[in-house]
Amino acid sequence: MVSRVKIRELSDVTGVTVATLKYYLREGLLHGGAATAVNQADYDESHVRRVRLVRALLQLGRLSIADAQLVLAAVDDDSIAIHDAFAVAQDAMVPARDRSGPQYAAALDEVVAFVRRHRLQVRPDAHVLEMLADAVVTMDDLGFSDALGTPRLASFDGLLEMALPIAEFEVASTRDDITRAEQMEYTVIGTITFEVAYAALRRMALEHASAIRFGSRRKPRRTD
Amino acid sequence: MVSRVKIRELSDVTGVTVATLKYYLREGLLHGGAATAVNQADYDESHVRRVRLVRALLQLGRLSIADAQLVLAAVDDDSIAIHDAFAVAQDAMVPARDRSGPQYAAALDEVVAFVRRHRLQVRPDAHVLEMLADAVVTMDDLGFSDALGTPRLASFDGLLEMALPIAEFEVASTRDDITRAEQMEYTVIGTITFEVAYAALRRMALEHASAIRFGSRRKPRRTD
DNA sequence: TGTTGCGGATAGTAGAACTATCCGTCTATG
DNA sequence: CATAGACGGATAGTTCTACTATCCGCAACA
Repeated sequence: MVSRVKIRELSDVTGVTVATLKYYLREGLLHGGAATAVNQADYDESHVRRVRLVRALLQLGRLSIADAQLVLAAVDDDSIAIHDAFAVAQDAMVPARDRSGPQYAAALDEVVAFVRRHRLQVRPDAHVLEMLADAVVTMDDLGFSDALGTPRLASFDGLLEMALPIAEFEVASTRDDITRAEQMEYTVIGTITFEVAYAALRRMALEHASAIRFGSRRKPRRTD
Repeated sequence: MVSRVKIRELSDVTGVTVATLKYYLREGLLHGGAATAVNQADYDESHVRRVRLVRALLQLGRLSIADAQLVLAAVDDDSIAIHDAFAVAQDAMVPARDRSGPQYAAALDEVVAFVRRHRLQVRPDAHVLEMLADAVVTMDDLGFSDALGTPRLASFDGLLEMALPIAEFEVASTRDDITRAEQMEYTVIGTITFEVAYAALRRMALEHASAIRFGSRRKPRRTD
């Protein structure tokens, strides 16, 4: 059953104002409805789903409109092989910033060496390399360099070893009874939501460890 | 040797424009220099370090100026115990967003149950709970709910078990031969930089797994 | 002694993400 | 079949954030 609704109801269902939906339409983040007259169009579940995806990209993933456009273009373009579309989406999810300076170049070299050492199949121009280099530069700047281990970035060896089987499982669980676009959508959603979830788990673990290490005097038992 | 420099040199060293440094001074993100006359002041390494910390919060951590103020206030306020300051900083690092709606409340309940199940010492009002709930809501919205396991969020059990010893190690490696402010600084930097680094490692692992699963036709061997 | 830079205050700007208004059309209700 | 209210599309305006520029009186240095 295809729900043929007007923009107002799309707004009600998704919780996004009509004005904003129109804005998304203008920006090409959302495909138009099926026109029934010169100024009438019907929206269906595909629109509801897309609006939710857009919101996930913008709010949870904290992407800019421009980057969301890139991701969605890759999702939608059937002429792009799924692995390449995945790459485009991944790249768009790394925020741009100034990366000039020799310090940054050195960090990037270390990251590339790390990737080579682990024989990872990561594109040499993947933005994720810059992302890791950003973190390394900041650690260096602020005196965390010894936390990186010897050789440099060795501290990440174990974490990568943990991440690999999880990633393999995640990728392997990609269903192949769904369309390419759906696969892409799942991949994008998975990347974003799990990233946030993992970061949250890590922070919870940190707070827990901090509570134990530094003692929590919260909720002191009543002396009665 | 204390380097007594004017704002221009602070700008040169940090790569942040004078105008922006003045802005940070106004906003209280950066403490003023030692006044030597009515319109003269000297800056030292403490300023260099603070500027780098601010930039790390804003660019790598993607905090707003307002949230950076909260974090830095917690770092600077010696009257706050280190564990409580850590909590403030952690909370400020979760971006604000609209979290009304029953769907969100349900997700939050599940997160709280998860925390209780694992007997985590996490404040009941910690923002990180909302962060995880955000991810859960988005997963539900977009059909990832079965990826959460049974009981709900069970898929995260293993990850949390991995994260706990790492967090314990990280917290345990806090040096106690440095000042409280320095400890706080390290904690904040560590939270941000490692979070970015872990996310990057995860994405690399994903790209690697994707390359293997979906085959990479990049750089096809020459037939010669 | 004058040019250059400084600190502090105030005002202005660019970009991002919406938000509001208008207008001609359609359509549901009575 | 008249008409009030949505609708789609276009355009202009708003809000917020993170800067950026200008001005001013004073200090330092040549």
